[in-house]
Amino acid sequence: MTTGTDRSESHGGSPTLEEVAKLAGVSRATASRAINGGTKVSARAQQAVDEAVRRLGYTPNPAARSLVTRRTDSVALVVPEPDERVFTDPFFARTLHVVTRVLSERDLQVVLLIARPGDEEERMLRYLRGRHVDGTIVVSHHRSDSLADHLAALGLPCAFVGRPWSAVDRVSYVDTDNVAGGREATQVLIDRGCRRIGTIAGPADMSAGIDRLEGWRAAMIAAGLPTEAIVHGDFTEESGVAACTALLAAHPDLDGIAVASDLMASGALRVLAAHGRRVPTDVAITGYDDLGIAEHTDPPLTTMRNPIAEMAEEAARLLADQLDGTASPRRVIFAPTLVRRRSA
Amino acid sequence: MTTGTDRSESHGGSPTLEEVAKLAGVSRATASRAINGGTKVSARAQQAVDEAVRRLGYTPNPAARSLVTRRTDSVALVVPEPDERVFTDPFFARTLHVVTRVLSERDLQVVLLIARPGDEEERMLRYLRGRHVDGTIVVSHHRSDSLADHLAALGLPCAFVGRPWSAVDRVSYVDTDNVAGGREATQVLIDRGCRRIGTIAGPADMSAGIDRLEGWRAAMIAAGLPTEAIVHGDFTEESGVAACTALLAAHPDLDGIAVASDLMASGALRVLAAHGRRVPTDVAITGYDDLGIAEHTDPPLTTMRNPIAEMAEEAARLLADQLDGTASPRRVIFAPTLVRRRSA
DNA sequence: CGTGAAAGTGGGAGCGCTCTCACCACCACA
DNA sequence: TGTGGTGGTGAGAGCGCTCCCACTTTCACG
Repeated sequence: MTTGTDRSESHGGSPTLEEVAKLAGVSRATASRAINGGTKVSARAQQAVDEAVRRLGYTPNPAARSLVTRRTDSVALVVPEPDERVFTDPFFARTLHVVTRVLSERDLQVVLLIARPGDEEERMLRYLRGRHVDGTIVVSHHRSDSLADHLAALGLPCAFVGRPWSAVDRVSYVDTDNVAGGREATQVLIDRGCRRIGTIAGPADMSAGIDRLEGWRAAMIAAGLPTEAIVHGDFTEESGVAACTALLAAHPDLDGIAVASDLMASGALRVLAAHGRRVPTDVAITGYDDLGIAEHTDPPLTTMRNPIAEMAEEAARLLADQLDGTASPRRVIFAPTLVRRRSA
Repeated sequence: MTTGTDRSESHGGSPTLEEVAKLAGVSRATASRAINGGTKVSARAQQAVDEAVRRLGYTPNPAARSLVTRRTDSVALVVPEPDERVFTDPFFARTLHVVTRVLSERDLQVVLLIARPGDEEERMLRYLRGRHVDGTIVVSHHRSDSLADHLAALGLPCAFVGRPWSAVDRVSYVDTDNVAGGREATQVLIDRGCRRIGTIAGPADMSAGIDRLEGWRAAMIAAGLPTEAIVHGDFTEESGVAACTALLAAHPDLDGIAVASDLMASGALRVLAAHGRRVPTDVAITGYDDLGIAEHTDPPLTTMRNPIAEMAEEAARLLADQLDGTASPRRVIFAPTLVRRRSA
């Protein structure tokens, strides 16, 4: 059965605060204060408690603690995307990494919640509603999941990476100026002399997709160029292949394509190569994101860089600030920067 | 004190079981039974409780529940690897996907715990020690993290994917016969007439790495061939590039390489192409894993396929069985199968 | 010497839930 | 008529923790 260890196992489970207090010769309250780094604990008591904790190998029971504090000290990183995408797009890895780093400094545990839109959404909401976490960071939010509304209704603190679809004034978020970015990327193509410019846009149910397309359109209109050649993808490489194929079929005379993500641009490059179009001589290409792949495509992509790390960091901070104290929802907008390489 | 509001918000928080019970006109105990699908509840009581739950939007407080049940209904998927790797190697995505599916059928929440060996290990152990989860599945376990020992000491139910380094008889695990797989892959090279065969082995601190190397060695010795050309990688593509470069430098006359992972083999193929060696004519290559990349390399890889999904599923089941009931630690070994493509 | 504040402490009341146990009503069977 | 189930129920005792509050001691200051 339970092998009798030195002094801990009194009732089969792990040691309780009560036992620590007894061993340290103080009250439960004092032991609690000492353990939680509370003030008003004499050096002697502190030392006795520390020693008792060490001897017993005590770990506070998180359930008991959060029952009274009403905090769980953990937050969810919610990604309403199929796991294939999450594990493919480097954006998520970077974001998770940064968010975890920032939040663990505040002693918050990050729980990754990946929920394929549709079937797994309900389960995720149930989890959030169950108050398993103190707050959430939502990444890659789509129009269809009314996540922002749900979270706002729940009163669960949250921060979005990318402008939410609803409850815009009730939740915190970070975003980049995707309209400006889309415009700037397109302008690069215009400036180098392209005149028949298409775009492979992002999904029409994500703000980043819509905004970048809007930027493209603005630049095109300002230059007096036609804005017909539009195909939507879903930010994946495969969708870039499909979109580029469709684009070339419908508009064989294109001499430039503004693509809304590097991954899609990489797919587009493969299609162009297969069609024997030289990049950038025959067709110039711009990507978007600059997350690593952009340097390794052939040719390397001229692209817009988003300050992903800074954004994730800021989102984490926005959330953390809401958790301790009652900071009201805020928004922070970052600017993308142009990175010139060889594709345009 | 408690303001008698209409029916929901009585004290600012979410509704409690007490309130549900009152609204349903039953006792707290009956309400609890009804909610937890307990037996011995009359149809009338059940219906009244259901209705009250619906009206109040009641969700049980998980902290209160696990304080008494001593269960958290969640398990950790522990990956002692830097997040770069986790988000790069499709193996993890597949495993996470399957594990989540199987365990969510048993109403268990999966928490992904990625801990870079060394600096983040302690934090992870603290989490596990804190009994935040009922059990763990450990994937990609290295010799240095004495995870198996720690978990066994904690008495935390666990299942390893890949044979653990210690406590082999105290924890459940699934594994494949990597020795046989390594042997079979090497035999393919031998059978096609290769005589100067090297290997790019996996890390020497992972059982899969060691076992596959042992299989290679066994096949080579059985065929009376020399076993000098060995370089270790860490299963990543970059390490494959480095290893292959080193291998070619030391043994320029190689006509076959058994590589311990497809990702590394993909790197090796790039190096060979850069050196102008044709595959398989000049140098034949075998990979290992068959996780998707193998089909898309040039040429496609002849490789050993591990039944990843089945393994993950079995691991999840092994864990689940330990959680309910007291199934003792078991082990399940799967067999890899040869997949012939063009690289050998 | 009185007096107030500050520092340190312990008692005790919960947090919201589950689960044991005693109990009641009802029926079947002897 | 008793006697033993059996389905259904509620009172109440915690689970292990935090935190409020009342208390004691110490010490500086008038």
